[in-house]
Amino acid sequence: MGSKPGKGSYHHGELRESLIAAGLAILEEGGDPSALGLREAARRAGVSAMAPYRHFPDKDALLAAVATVGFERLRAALEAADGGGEGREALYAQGAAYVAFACAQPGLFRLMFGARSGGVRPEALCLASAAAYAVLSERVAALVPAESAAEEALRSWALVHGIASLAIDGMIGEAARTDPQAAAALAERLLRLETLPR
Amino acid sequence: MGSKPGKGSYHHGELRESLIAAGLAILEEGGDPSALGLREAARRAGVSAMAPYRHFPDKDALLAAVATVGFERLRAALEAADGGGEGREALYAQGAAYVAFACAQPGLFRLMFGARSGGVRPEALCLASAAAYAVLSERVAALVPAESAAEEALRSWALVHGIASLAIDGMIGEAARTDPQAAAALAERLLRLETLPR
DNA sequence: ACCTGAACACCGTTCAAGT
DNA sequence: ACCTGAACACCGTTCAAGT
Repeated sequence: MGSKPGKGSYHHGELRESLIAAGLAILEEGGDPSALGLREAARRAGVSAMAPYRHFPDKDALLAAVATVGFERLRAALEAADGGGEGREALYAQGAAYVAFACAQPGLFRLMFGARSGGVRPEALCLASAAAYAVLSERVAALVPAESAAEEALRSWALVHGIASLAIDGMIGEAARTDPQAAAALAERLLRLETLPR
Repeated sequence: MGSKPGKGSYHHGELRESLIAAGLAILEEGGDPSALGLREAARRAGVSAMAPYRHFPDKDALLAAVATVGFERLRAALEAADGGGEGREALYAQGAAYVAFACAQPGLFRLMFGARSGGVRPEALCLASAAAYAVLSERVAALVPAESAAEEALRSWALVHGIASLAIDGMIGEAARTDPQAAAALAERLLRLETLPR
């Protein structure tokens, strides 16, 4: 009711969303983004292997669409962690949430930063990643002098992104790789460290 | 002369090294580590598609062997950058070299941190990555109190790894992605930043 | 001991149809 | 407008041979 009745067997426009949802489900089952394939996504959506080509020009386009959802989720996680709190603690909470997100969804996280559709990142993907970064960079901007805000934000991003990457690749230890809470706690500890003494 | 003569058409033991060299060559042609396949490596080594299975149990094992060479090269690059110099400047030089390495060989860099052979990292790969990390962590240990050395080293590693990862994924800008010198300069700038003022 | 060739089950993609 | 089916060129891997 609401949409045209009498069809039934068609996906009546939902197939695109079904394929993205299937992609997210595939990525949740393991950390390997190469497990997400066009045919497997079509299989899970209950549709023929060629049907996805009616909604995505190629595999990279599906990957980019899934990655875009990933950045929207990351942005939501960062906003929730920030909590509108005040100052430095909000920044630390964002960093912990960033690392916990990667650790909880390593396949999605790897895809988000590896998905370049034919060498070029689609605009929707750029917008979604910029929106996620804005949550972090605005928090940093509220803490430091305006002239160094851009570089401080980039530095904070690089630090949490490095922790997240090393953690999910198992370079820091088994606990940091498999336990989002442990990884988040490590991130908070490293964020609180002072710079090397002069 | 030196090895048994009269063979000629055999690779007489060099095939393993030829395949690793072919793998490195493939990775140098583009940033995508999935371009490195067993059949393509065999093709470049001038050998049948099945020959690699005499030297590697599966594809992951070849990837791990190539990644191991990558970590040996990274260790050499860090040692050369450190230059036995003194103190903080040597650390900054290592960070810049780390990022320049990733930017110059993005395919190899991605493989190094993504290669888990059947879920488990081979021992040679672990040793090679630990040796590279030791160059950085020993430099940090010479700069900070012993009780915080481990965390300070991990923090420095995460920061340069994050810069490197974001740079090769094109998240920082085109210059940082394609120009190793520009990426290295950015890394040095971020390493010199003080922490946020209290 | 080391390599080859045919075969199998996948995959992304193109083309010609189906309703 | 949206989906299907057959076909093509790949890929990793297994098996049975070849020298």
